[in-house]
Amino acid sequence: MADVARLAGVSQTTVSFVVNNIEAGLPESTKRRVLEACAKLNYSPNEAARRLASKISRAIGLAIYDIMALANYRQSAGVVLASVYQAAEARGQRLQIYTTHERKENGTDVGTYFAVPVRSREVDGIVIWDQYVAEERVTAAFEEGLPIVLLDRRIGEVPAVVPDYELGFSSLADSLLDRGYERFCLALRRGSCYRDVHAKEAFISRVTSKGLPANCIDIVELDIEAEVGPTLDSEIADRMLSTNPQALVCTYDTIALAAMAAFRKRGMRIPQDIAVVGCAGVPAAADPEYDLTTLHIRYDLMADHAVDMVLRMVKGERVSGSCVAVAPELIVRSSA
Amino acid sequence: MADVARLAGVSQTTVSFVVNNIEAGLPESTKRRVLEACAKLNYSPNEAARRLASKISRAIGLAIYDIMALANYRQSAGVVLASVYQAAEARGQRLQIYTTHERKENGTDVGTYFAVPVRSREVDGIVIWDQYVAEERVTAAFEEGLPIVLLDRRIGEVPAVVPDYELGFSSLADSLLDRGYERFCLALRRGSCYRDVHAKEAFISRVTSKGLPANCIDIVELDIEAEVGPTLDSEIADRMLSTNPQALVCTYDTIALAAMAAFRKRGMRIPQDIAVVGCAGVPAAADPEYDLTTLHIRYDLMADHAVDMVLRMVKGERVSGSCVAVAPELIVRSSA
DNA sequence: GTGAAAGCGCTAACAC
DNA sequence: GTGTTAGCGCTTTCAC
Repeated sequence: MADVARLAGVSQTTVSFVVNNIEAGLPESTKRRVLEACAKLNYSPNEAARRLASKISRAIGLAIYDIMALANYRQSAGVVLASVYQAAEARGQRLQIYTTHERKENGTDVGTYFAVPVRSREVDGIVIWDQYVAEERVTAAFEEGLPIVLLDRRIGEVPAVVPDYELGFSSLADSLLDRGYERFCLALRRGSCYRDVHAKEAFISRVTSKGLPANCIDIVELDIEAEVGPTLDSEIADRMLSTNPQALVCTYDTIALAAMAAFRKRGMRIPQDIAVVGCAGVPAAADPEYDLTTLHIRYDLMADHAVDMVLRMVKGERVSGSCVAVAPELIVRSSA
Repeated sequence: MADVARLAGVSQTTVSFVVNNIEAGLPESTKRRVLEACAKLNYSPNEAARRLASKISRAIGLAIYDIMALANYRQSAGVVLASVYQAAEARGQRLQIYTTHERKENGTDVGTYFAVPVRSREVDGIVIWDQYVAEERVTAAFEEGLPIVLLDRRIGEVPAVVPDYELGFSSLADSLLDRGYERFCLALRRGSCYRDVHAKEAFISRVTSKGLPANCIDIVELDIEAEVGPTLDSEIADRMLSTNPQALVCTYDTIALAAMAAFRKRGMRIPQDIAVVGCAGVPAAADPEYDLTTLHIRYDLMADHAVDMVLRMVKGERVSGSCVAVAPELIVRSSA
């Protein structure tokens, strides 16, 4: 930088102003001279130094549970990462990736505990997309004052961006009812996952409010750790078909895709013998072999909100308790 | 840090030694006192400061052409990113993502030109996975002395890690010949892409060396910009089938998957009517609806090599001209 | 409009 | 074994 200043015949301060595009009323001629000197010397400001001096890093982190989920096309990891990257880049932020999955090595946790990089100012803040990380960890980090935002999950007062499942599953119910479906199987995860709880509630209340009996919806709770793989146990498929439903509504695309494959193996046609609907909008849902009707979670819009919130927290704004709900989009394809 | 030193009753130097795990023969008791003080004060060393002082960032970059490819399950982007992440983490490096795709905004290139972050020491080095970035850019960065390694591509003397296509397509030919296939269609991209050139050469020479006539291989060159989408033009399918081949060998999984769908739409059975083989090992290939036999590119092993090479370059080792070729693995599934 | 100078919070060479 | 000290390369306040 000193070299640039010397070559341009100005002080370091001036170079700094020009490089950082700071409005100090510098005449165009000075700016040009500095820029030319930069180009001639192939100068790029040292990022560590500017971070140290300015106390911000212009980088944010994305904490995801398991990086290998990126290679799983039945999960949304790739979509989430790409969306957050684009949101970050659009706001001039670098993106750094962290894994929250805990790993132990001779006793001590070597996993990248997501609070560390933001505490050490490696990133200014972090977006957390992880269904499994313990609530206390997140709460503790938030109470420490670290800029963190949850994606697709809600924990206490921690700022969050979630899909509007009420709206989504209500309109899904409307759409199915409009098209004459009257007997449903609702497949969801056992437990009290955010999505399953809200989806179930919304779907049932909309269907019954339209005058159909509550028993027209058969609930199947699946004991799946994470998202199911490419196949579904035969007895689960039996269970789904036991009340002879006209449509299978799943809270996850992965379940829907696995069910489609299981049904087809039995010679059933989709949607003639049974319609299938999923939720997420994973890449595989759009595959012509599946062509799954799904409630598409708008991770692109969610990422924009999440990054904005992080940046606002970095600036010191109070965002405690704020939660943005983004409407999912019903994508009707040939499976229902 | 000064607070920690005060609380532990030592100097900053000692704290630095302990925090960075430097062997200075410190007694256990001192280490413990320092660690306790760190814990009590919830201290994480400022990353910008240590990067500035130590002149290394302990972070590497991954430059990929198009981040949205991550959401495309017929491309390997997710696998590549996950593999490089794991390789980086295993070596104690942070991973930062960059997009090389050029974007213009009111005249000037706002894309993250991959040389900048390493020149500004934001990362120590960078792995480039991009089939499209101009050779001059890469060469220029390399000659500037920046630690860069190419993945899946070769440009002059720039260090690279590539799949061993000769080995892979030779063994693929062996496998098909062993199983009685004698008439092939080889589908590849027009032009002189690294993979296509090497695959074609290796496949043909192995097949003819086994005594079959050269005309038993019908070559179809596809004009596809990037990787093809989920469908294939009807006339292309016609062309592939025109010499009545027993097996279609594709240099990309995406082509193979699209061909399978096109063939099935015509009522053909796979592999009875025509066998199909791909190359890459994209997530969709393993889908039960496709179950594609493929030459699996070992991005996991390649990433290990690539990160190692970058780190060696960072340390100042001369690696000019070095290129690691990693053997692909033939995964035989039901499509061939 | 431009410059001088004081840090930012560490690391590492050198003393002791 | 532990401490002192001189930077690392910028940003930013305050003078001029």
